[in-house]
Amino acid sequence: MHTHTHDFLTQLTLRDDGVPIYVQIREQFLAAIATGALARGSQLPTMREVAVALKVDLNTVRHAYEEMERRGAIDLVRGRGSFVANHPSPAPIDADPLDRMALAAIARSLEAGFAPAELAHRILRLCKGV
Amino acid sequence: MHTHTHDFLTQLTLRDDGVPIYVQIREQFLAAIATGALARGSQLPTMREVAVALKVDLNTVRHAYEEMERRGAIDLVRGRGSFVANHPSPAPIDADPLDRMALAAIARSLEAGFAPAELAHRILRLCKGV
DNA sequence: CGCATTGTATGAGTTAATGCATACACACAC
DNA sequence: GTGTGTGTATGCATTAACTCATACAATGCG
Repeated sequence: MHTHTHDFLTQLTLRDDGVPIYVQIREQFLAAIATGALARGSQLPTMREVAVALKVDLNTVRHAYEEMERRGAIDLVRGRGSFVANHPSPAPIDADPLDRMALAAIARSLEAGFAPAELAHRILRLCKGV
Repeated sequence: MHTHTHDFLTQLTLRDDGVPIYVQIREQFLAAIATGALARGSQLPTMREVAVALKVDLNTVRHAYEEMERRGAIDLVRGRGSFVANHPSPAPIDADPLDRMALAAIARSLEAGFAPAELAHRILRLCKGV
């Protein structure tokens, strides 16, 4: 039994904007992993926990987890649980101008004391705000 | 016939990340409207133009346009075209410093010819230590 | 009027997303 | 071994997303 139901679990939310549920779950976890909110090697909340918390189907959560595993972001271990992969960051890219712009934004974000992932989500949210 | 096929048209892009096409189109237009890249009252590219440019169905584009109209962001006029609504700016958001930073990033993105949503995803991807 | 442009609409068909229920397989603790 | 927790898997049903094709309706221009 868990002593401290994942605090991350309580932060998960679902928008009603047409984006598939599994995509929303995937993005939120990837963002948390990127910012270190979910440390490498640490255990993710159980698929069932997420399913219950968000009141969605177990298979929907599994869909999100599977995609994250395919990307190498997490490891799924039958009978034990899901864990953030501890592979050294394998994504050293910045040739693309968009990537450079993204890195600049990340830098500005960190300077100002904000999590880059938060900024990214604001951008997405503002785009959709009419 | 158009003399200057919408430059905005050439900036439209589609990701392959599970987000419905109509949502991606919607987001990119709303962002452009929010930042003023598409001025109030100005004409949007034709549904057919967008459909051809992105190689998607006319009905898919229409889905996106319909949602934008329902939100009051644009006006659809049969036989004439689609136009950015000139209602007083319906998106008065920028109190939060993070929002301001996000809007600045959106503006830079559009200037450079990139979809803000794309930028947001790059940010997430680059942060992601995997 | 005749015609091109543009938004509107419909129907058939395919694929994906989601939910619900029911299991099975593996790990670990007791 | 037993039991519980966890990931894995299947089948069925429903709804949404998307494509393709074909049209209709309104506008505006010559």
